[in-house]
Amino acid sequence: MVDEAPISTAAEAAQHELILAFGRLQGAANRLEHVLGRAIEVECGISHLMYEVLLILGRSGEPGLPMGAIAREQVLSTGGVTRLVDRMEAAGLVERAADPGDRRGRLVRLTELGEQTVVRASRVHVENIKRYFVEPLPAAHREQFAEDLRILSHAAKELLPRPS
Amino acid sequence: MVDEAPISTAAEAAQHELILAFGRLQGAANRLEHVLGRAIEVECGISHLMYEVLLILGRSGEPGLPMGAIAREQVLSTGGVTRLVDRMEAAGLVERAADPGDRRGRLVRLTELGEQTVVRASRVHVENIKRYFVEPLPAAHREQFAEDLRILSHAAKELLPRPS
DNA sequence: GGGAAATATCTGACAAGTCAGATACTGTTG
DNA sequence: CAACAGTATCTGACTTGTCAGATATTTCCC
Repeated sequence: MVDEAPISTAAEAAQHELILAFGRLQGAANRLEHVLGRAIEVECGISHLMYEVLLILGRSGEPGLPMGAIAREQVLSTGGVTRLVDRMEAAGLVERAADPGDRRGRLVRLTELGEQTVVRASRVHVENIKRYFVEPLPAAHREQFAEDLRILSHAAKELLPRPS
Repeated sequence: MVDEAPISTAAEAAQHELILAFGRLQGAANRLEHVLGRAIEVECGISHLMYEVLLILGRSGEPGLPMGAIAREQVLSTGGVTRLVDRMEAAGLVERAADPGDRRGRLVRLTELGEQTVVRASRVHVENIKRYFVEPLPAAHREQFAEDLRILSHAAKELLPRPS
C-alpha cells in the first residue's frame, strides 16, 4: 500500500495503488449499498437511507433526536434531513415532537410502525450482510477487518463533526 | 463479528454487530467521499464522480470506452451516464467518438484537458488518501485491509455484472 | 436586561440521478 | 434473408438531495 512515484499521466494515476484502494472502498460500498438497499426497498418499501435513519432513531430511544443530529450521523445537509423526515413522517414511520428544552428544535422519534419496519428490514439486512459482506472475506480476516472499519469510521466522523 | 440473537426491537437492531459493521463501511465511505471529493472539486472544479470516470478512461487508454462500460464500472444507470458524459464533454474533459465496429455505440475518451485534469486531481487525491484513509489505520493492518478491500470489491462486482 | 452572534429548522430554486419508453442498430434463426 | 429478440444510447418526467437565504429561538456578553 505504498507507491511513491510522482503521477504524470492518466494511466499512472489509474494504476496508483492508493487511488485503487480508495476506489475499491467506494466501489464496494456503492455496490453493496445498491444491492442490500434494493432488498430492503423491495421487502419493506423504504429506501436504504430511510432505513439508516430508523436505525439511528432506534439507537437514540425514547426521547427522540433533533433533526441536526440526524444530519450529522448520516452525511446530509439539514435541508435534506427536513425533506427526508417529511417523507418518513408522511409514511407514518416517525413523528416530530416539540423539544421541551428548545423551542426551535424538534425531536424525531420512531412510531410503532417505524419500529416494526426497522425490525423487519433488519432481519433481511442481516442475512444479506452475511452473504455479501462477511462471506467473501477469509474467516481469519474478519475480526481485524471489522476493527479497521471501526477505526476508519471513527476517524472519518471526527473529520466532519460540526463544521458542516 | 457474530451475533446470533434474533432481532425483535429497534434497539436490538441498532446494536447488532453486523448491522453496525455494515453501517461503518457505509459511513466511512460516505464521509471520506465527502471530504476527498470536496477537495477535488475545490482544486479542479470537477465532482468526485467525474474524477472517477476520468480514472476509468485513463485505465482504458486510447481506443476509448463505450458508455455502457462506464455505467457498469461506476454503479450508474445508462441514462445517468449519458448525462454525466454530456456535462464532461461540455467541460472539454472527454470526447465521444463513433465506434467503428458498432454504429449504435460511442467510444468515450480523454481529451488533453481531461488527461491534465486527472493528473492534477490525483496528486491532491493521493495526499488526502494518505492522510485520511491510510494514516488512521495501524501500519500493521494496512496490507491486509487493502487485500480485503480487493476481495470485497471483486465479489461485489460479480454481484452486478450485467443484469442491471 | 438588551442586542449581537450563534443555532435549529424550513423553503425556493436548482442540480444530478433514476426509470421507462423511444430510437437505432446487431445478431440469430427458421 | 426477413423477422425478431437483443443491445447501446438518448430523452421526458420525476425523485431526491444541495445550497443559500428566511425565520424563530437561544446564548453570550457588556
